[in-house]
Amino acid sequence: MNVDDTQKLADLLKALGEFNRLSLVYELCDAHHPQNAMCLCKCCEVDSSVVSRHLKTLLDEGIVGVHKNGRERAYFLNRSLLAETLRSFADKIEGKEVKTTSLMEAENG
Amino acid sequence: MNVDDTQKLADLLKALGEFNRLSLVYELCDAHHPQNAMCLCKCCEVDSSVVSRHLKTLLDEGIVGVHKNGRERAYFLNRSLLAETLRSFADKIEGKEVKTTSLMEAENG
DNA sequence: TGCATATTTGCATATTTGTGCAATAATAGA
DNA sequence: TCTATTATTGCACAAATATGCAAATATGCA
Repeated sequence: MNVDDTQKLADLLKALGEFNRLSLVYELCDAHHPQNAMCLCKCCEVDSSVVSRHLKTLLDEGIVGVHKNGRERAYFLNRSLLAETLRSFADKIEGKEVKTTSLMEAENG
Repeated sequence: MNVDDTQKLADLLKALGEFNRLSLVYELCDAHHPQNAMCLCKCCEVDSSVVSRHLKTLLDEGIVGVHKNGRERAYFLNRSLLAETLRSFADKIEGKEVKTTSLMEAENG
């Protein structure tokens, strides 16, 4: 595994590996619509500024996306990206070859 | 999601979310046999004491297991446990019901 | 314009974390 | 027993991180 890819995955897992951030992810996971930060504050017993910072961390990692709507910002989970990343990792762990780009598909027959 | 389960998953992801530890996991992933700590040192540019501590972190989270053999300790990856945990998380993210115990299987039909 | 709401940012701080070095422990082999 | 090898632990330290409060910013609404 490439050093850059390892660092990138480590950063993603680190972003997920904190209780309040993971709680936010679960909250967005159960939500059927994008949620604003005030709403998301309810699932964490921390200051709204802390939630804001955690959401920024998740945003920087591409774990969540955001729709700006007036003074509110509605966050949503990047479900497929996150799920695919985790499954690729799981596949690698179990020794299955992981394709990282469509160009590599030919190599795996 | 239960608070304890959230904390537990967060701890696991945090353990994986550090560059050198993830490098160790990849090293064990590619290995076909358990590896001792000295051998694993080669994939990280840090002191062997640091590798020892990282391996302990991975051990505490159940990510790796160890066979004690004389003065050596051979570490191996708990592939199925890790892969299943990641896939369950991926399933939850994509809205698929996750079974956490075999007793719950009946509920999902 | 003035006020309320939503969110972010600056600052301070306590805690956690990753790290290296040296010492220690455990064990194999001469 | 003595020595070499493998691994862990104690200690110190710098850097990163999570947090709360207060201030600032952005926007909607009267």
